[in-house]
Amino acid sequence: MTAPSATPVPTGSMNEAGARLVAWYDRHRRALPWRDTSDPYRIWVSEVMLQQTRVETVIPYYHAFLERFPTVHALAAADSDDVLRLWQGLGYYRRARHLHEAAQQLVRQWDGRFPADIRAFRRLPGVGDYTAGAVYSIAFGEPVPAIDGNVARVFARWLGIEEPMDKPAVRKSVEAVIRQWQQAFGPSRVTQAVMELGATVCMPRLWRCDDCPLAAECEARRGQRQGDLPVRRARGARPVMDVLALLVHGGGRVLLVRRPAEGLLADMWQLPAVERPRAESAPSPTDDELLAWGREAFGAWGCDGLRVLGRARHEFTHRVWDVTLLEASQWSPQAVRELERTWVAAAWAAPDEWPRYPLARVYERLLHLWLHPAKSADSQVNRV
DNA sequence: TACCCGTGGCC
DNA sequence: TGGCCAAGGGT
Repeated sequence: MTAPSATPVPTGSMNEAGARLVAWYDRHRRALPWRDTSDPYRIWVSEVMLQQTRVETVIPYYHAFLERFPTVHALAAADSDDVLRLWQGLGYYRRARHLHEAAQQLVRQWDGRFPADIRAFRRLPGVGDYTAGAVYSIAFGEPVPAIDGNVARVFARWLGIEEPMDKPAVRKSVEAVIRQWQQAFGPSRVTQAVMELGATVCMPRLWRCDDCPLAAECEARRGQRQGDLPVRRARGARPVMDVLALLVHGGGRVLLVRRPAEGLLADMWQLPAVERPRAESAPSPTDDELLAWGREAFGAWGCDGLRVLGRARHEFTHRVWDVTLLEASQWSPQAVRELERTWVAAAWAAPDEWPRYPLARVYERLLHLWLHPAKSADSQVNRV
């Protein structure tokens, strides 16, 4: 089935285009760590880390992770906090938990091997259509499509698709081309070639059509519509949350708490904190307002003598945190017990123990600000 | 279906 | 500076 707005490419020139694409790939492919192996486990780990994450960011995490967990069995046997620590800073932490759980399922059900049927692998937590297709086409040479953002962009432009790429009819038309190419030129090579083209030539805000093996038939290039394709839906404004973080310290140790197992930054550690939404277009609260809020919120936890130490703005994809760091000079003995009731867990940790606690980035930066106020003075940390 | 889920880099 | 976005999946 061909998407209504797409211009069909004749079968003959379709295969010529595919031949040019894989020839281009053989010549221009980047040397990446996960291209040195056909081990499905290593390819799987790379695909999960690369979800919504840049190659340069992933590479050091990839090496550290595989050194620590070189096999499915090693990962399955790991402590979940160790897995999360190796993921610290990479974001989307649910990926780590899903990967760990999926490894355990592979060991339980298939003795740590990958099931012969891709549909069984697809059912594992954290494995979607893309990841299943990528692992099984690249590692096992199965002719199954793997459509990621790169692939969607390349085909949206090449075929001039004016509809959202997630529509089933559009998807089917793209998958048909990919399968045809995979039969002719090899599944692994085709999967990686299309992604590589999207990553290095047919990029979102830059397109080097002079270097593109698909330029001859490209609909977007013909109409100079590269920047308009693929069509994307508008994103809503991100809500701003004001966050008050509490620094309680004594004897060189700081009180840390653990976030719930579900939701934002699941299972990660941070300082005790409260948050509230800021009215749209309202100004950032003053120090006096924040102190009043802090006395109200943290007074119940037995904390007093509050002062503002610094502020940090942290932008997620879908929301913004404006975090103010408050230091408490006094707290009652039952403060920790109150906090343990409010949070999953609480612990006193000296700076050399902080690496044991997977910390969300913004709290890493706030703790660094407290530890090294001079060094942080003109960094981004305390600008708001 | 639309929203939730992180981080860092780019223009 | 602010918006956008990068090899998605879950609900």
